[in-house]
Amino acid sequence: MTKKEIQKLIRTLETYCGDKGLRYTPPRRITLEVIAASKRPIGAYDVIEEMGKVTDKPKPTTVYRAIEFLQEHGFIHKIESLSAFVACHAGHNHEGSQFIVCNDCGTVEEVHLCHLPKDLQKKVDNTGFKMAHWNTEIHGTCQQCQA
Amino acid sequence: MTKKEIQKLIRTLETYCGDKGLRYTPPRRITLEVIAASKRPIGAYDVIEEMGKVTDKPKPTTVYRAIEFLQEHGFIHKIESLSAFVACHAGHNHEGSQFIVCNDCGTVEEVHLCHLPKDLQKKVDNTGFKMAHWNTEIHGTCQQCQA
DNA sequence: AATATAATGTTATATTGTTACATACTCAAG
DNA sequence: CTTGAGTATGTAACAATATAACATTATATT
Repeated sequence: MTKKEIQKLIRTLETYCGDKGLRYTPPRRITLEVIAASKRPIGAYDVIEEMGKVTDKPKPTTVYRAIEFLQEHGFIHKIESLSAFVACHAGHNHEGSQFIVCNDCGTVEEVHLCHLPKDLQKKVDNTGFKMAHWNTEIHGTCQQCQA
Repeated sequence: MTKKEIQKLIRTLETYCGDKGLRYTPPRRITLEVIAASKRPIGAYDVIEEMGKVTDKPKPTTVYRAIEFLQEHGFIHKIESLSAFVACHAGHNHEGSQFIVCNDCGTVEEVHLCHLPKDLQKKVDNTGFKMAHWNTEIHGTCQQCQA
């Protein structure tokens, strides 16, 4: 994300917290800034390192709590297969996430379909399952890395 | 899986290794047995514990190597969001996996679509991405646990 | 037997994530 | 203005997951 986009995202967080009666605090703000500024998915301990450059180096707990908060409220997503985090690019809360991950360079593209593909939806419906959220991660080699 | 199904799966592994010039070894066999026998996804360290009941308790490396082998050859899958493993239920190698995971009881159902849903396929094609594999994990509450 | 390859054994360590309990901040009711 | 409830952070210890590095053993082929 560009610096401008990050600033906008941070303002969105501030507004969101105000509206919901949640607190807009330094750990939450800085964690989001760091994740949004990263070109690739960033691990929690790398967030700690980055945060250490602008404040006292935080304890894991601090960052994990901020991450949990930001995830719950849709500002970031976890790429499970990498144990790493990216800023949400969709601009609104959604129950499904989809990522295309290059195994070579590690870059990730968020796809963002609004609905679970219907073959899967059918299966979910048939079994009486009540879906909370879903995630798809597609691995392979991006165009650049094939050259 | 039932004991019979496990036995059959183990024979499949043995045959597969024979055909491919790979080795059918105790760590590989026992790791697959343990994972297949588990009602739910089982973590690597629980595999170590279980394996310890039938042989000398193995080191993590031993089990992680067996897991890697079994994954590469399609006998097991990792549920990334749980850091845990399940036996493949599809009976053949496939590039995509889909799981429906109950957040309450932890049971997992493997869906097994043969193809990436077309909205995603389209996106992949458009970006010139060369897909290696893909994985979908659907979380929520199963019918039983809703009662 | 000599060699190459595949696989395991062993030790140590790196990485990721959580628990438990104390302290501080914010807001609203008395 | 203060007390109480709820929200959030600070701190220390630790648990869970995963990998690296190097030695040894097994298997098949020549």
